Amino acid sequence: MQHLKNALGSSVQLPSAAVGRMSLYLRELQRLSDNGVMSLNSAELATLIEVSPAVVRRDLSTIGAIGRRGVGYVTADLIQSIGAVLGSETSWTVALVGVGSLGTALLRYRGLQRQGFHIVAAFDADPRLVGTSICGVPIYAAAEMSKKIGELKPQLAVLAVPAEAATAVASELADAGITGILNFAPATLKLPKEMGVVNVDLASEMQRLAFTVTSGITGGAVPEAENQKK
Amino acid sequence: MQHLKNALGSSVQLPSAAVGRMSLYLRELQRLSDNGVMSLNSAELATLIEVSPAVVRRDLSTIGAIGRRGVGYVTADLIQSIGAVLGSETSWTVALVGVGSLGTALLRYRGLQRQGFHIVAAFDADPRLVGTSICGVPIYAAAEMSKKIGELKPQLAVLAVPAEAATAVASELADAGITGILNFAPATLKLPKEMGVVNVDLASEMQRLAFTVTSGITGGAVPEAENQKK
DNA sequence: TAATGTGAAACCGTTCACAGCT
DNA sequence: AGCTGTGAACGGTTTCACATTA
Repeated sequence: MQHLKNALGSSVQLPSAAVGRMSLYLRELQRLSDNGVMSLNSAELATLIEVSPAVVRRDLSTIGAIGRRGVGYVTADLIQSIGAVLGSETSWTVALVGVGSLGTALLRYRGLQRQGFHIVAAFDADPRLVGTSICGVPIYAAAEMSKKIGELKPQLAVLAVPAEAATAVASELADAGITGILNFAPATLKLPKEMGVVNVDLASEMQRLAFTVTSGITGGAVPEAENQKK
Repeated sequence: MQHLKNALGSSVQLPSAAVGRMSLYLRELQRLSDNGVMSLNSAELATLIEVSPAVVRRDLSTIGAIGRRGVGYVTADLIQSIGAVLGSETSWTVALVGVGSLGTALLRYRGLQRQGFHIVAAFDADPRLVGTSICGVPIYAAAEMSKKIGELKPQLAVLAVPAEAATAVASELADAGITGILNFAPATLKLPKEMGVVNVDLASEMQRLAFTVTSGITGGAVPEAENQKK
């Protein structure tokens, strides 16, 4: 559960599960918008991300999105509202640490840019990489990290270093003024509690999949028959 | 919430949030084990993954792990029990589709292998890649996918293709007999409901981080003062 | 004595069902 | 006539608190 201010500035709650769904709504809405879809209703949006219409309505009403009864929601308005909540309006600057295979893949991935996340610098300990650049992002020496971060002032960092190095690098990032870390290293970072952390562990996700498959439970969604009056 | 059989074969429930924690317990326990730690208590394990001791006890007791009152848990036993639940004992075979930057990074990543996931084949549409191999994994033509999967019978697949191709490839994987997909494409797969799917969307995770940072809520964990009697 | 294992309560998110708008 | 917005019921997860056991 997390907080956010609504349009009136009063504080409301957004369930953290809902935050995840917001990204999915936004992704689908952007696609629909590109295809010229001007509006849609909760049932249609629900189908696209495989949740129930009630979840969609609850989510959208929580963030103060305004639909029209009897009609549905205006695509552009939703993109606007959800984008505001997720900070897609802010232009985030990001530092990437660890230019291995994964770091390289992230530097090459255009999807981050598209959502407003701009990687402005990369860091690696390998001297052969230092001085080169990938997709326009310069790679600096690990030793220069604090200094460069002080200069460029990126708000966020992506951590793609080996597990052994993760904790130390994370502390350094925190000291350098980074406010949030997307952590791909299979390690639990020990950080000041005001820092934001999101962990993505590939082996864990694979284990989650294995469990899903073994337990035979079909991630199958969409219960609800949506009420039909009388 | 998902099912699992306990040692006695009776069906019990494992909260899906707990599945995620199991991976983390396992990761930390393996590290401790490598360092010669033979046993630990719930409070210690709790600190390592930043949850409360009560959560640890509840989780472990749910999967039937056995601790000793007044002492704690035996590291090796826990690794065994958790591994059994997550399917780490099974040797999973995996197909990877899409050998772009991300696909390559996944082929190079040793962490999957270490947890029992063996990538046995990779597929890509680019003819320049076909016939080559990465870290010992042969790359086949996309057109051969169904045939090769029929031969090698991998249980799981990792999907690292562009969003536009994702749905079609996923259907083909389902038809070819794959039972679960780890999906990195930013698209909602439309699949038969008996198939397992776990989605990892890098842009979404970044948005989640941005939200965490903006909302000012400090992922800060560990409430609980753990009871002190009287 | 020290830490587990676990009913029971508290909490939180989802689902239901329908009143209220357009 | 149709779909949103939302109070209220529900169900699942976490937390509490303590009896239990080595």
